[in-house]
Amino acid sequence: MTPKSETRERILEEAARLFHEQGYSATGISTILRRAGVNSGSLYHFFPGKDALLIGVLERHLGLLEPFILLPAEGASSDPIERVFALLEVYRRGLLVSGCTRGCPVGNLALELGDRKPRARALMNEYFAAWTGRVQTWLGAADDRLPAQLDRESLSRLVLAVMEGGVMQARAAGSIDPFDAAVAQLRSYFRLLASYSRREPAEAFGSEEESFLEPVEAAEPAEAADASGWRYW
Amino acid sequence: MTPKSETRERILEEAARLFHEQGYSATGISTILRRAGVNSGSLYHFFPGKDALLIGVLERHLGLLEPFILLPAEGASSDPIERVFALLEVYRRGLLVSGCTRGCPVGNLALELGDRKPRARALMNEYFAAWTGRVQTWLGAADDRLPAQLDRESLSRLVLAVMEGGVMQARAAGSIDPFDAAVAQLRSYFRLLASYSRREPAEAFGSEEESFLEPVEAAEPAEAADASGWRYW
DNA sequence: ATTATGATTGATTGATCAATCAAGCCCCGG
DNA sequence: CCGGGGCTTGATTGATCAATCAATCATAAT
Repeated sequence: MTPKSETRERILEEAARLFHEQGYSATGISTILRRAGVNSGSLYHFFPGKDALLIGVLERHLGLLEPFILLPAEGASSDPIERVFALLEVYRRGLLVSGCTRGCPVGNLALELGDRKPRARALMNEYFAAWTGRVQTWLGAADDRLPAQLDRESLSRLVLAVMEGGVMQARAAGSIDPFDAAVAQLRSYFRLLASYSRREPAEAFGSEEESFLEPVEAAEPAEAADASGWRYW
Repeated sequence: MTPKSETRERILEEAARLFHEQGYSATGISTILRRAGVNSGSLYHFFPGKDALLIGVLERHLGLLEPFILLPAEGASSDPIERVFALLEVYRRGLLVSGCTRGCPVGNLALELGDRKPRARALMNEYFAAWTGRVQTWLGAADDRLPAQLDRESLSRLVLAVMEGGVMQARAAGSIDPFDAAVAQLRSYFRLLASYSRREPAEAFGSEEESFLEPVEAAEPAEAADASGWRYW
């Protein structure tokens, strides 16, 4: 896992920082070159084009997920559920140190690029899968405090949604408060799950023991009042 | 609220669509002009520059929030909590009809632009505040099924986080599944809140009646193992 | 009919964009 | 000592970018 080239690493580092700060499209190659102290020929020696640079940046994020995100969260506590919240705390830190301007670097790119770069989307999906996969591992280690019939994968997706959605709101608000609010509600949910798992199923909710996590019939939303043929999506 | 100019409206509509599909930076003025069938002079007659166009698009989204998002959700059910999930269903629909490529148009811009356009950020914050504000209204109308001490604003922030975070994951995965998973967990949370509110506080959780929504001491995440001076954020 | 105002036309500007490439440099093997 | 491949240099390309503006058109008020 030794770095392939010092120059290559510096390019990736600066590109990652700029993509994170300004987005992919808004970042010019020339800016990356200036900040990295490199000439254009060197960059194109390592990366055939801007797309390939994006792929490299995403691969770097994937490689840094473990040492910079997951391991710190794991080191913060031996309690598996506290690790989930320590993970959220990592992103909270990132928001605070940047004055609520920088959130999850992969999340930014995910929304900006959509499916216009298939290879990039696959990597971002891989990143999220690794993220939620680890959360699932932790949830599995907290068996005693979670209902047996709870779907861990779904819950891990909720945790990630809370993180990404909380980061987005904090950035829009210029305040950490919406992030904290969402996390506090997630904490409340975990508490309720724990107290539910502690009860005897038979006495907990009468005849609806399992119903609390069954999917619900999707309600059909009414059409927009304006019928002039507008499509919003 | 009559449209100021037909040309202006067409520009805004196409700009909104393109910003949604490709993002702000990746969308060129010339593309907007071509798609709207308008010459550059006309665009610059109504909007001093691309920034002003962005503001116009965001104001348009703010104006469409009520008729195209909130009212349909309200029309789907008279039950206030079902309205919350009908609201999420609106975005689910948007994901499905676009093949999981298009989510919340404001959310996209929020992460792409960050705080580099203060006026735009203020509008996006206003949009989110209107969105969560309406959810709070619904939650207030469901008093009987929610614990009295529950913070409605926090819960509304969670609902928005689930939507935005679910949309992001669905787009990255190219599948609706992560969105549905996060929403299913939110449903489970609401069910647990309802059953909690039905119990006598004294017998519900022993001596920790209110503790389930108190904020928790933030855990200190361990520093990254690599001590070579790297800053991830 | 005259004038004023708002809206539209579309060629054009200079700046910036991603990307190219011939030339040279450095270091190591032979 | 030579040769060659990995890496760097940096001027340069054509394309595209946001933005400009003098001229023209449409409409309505006077």
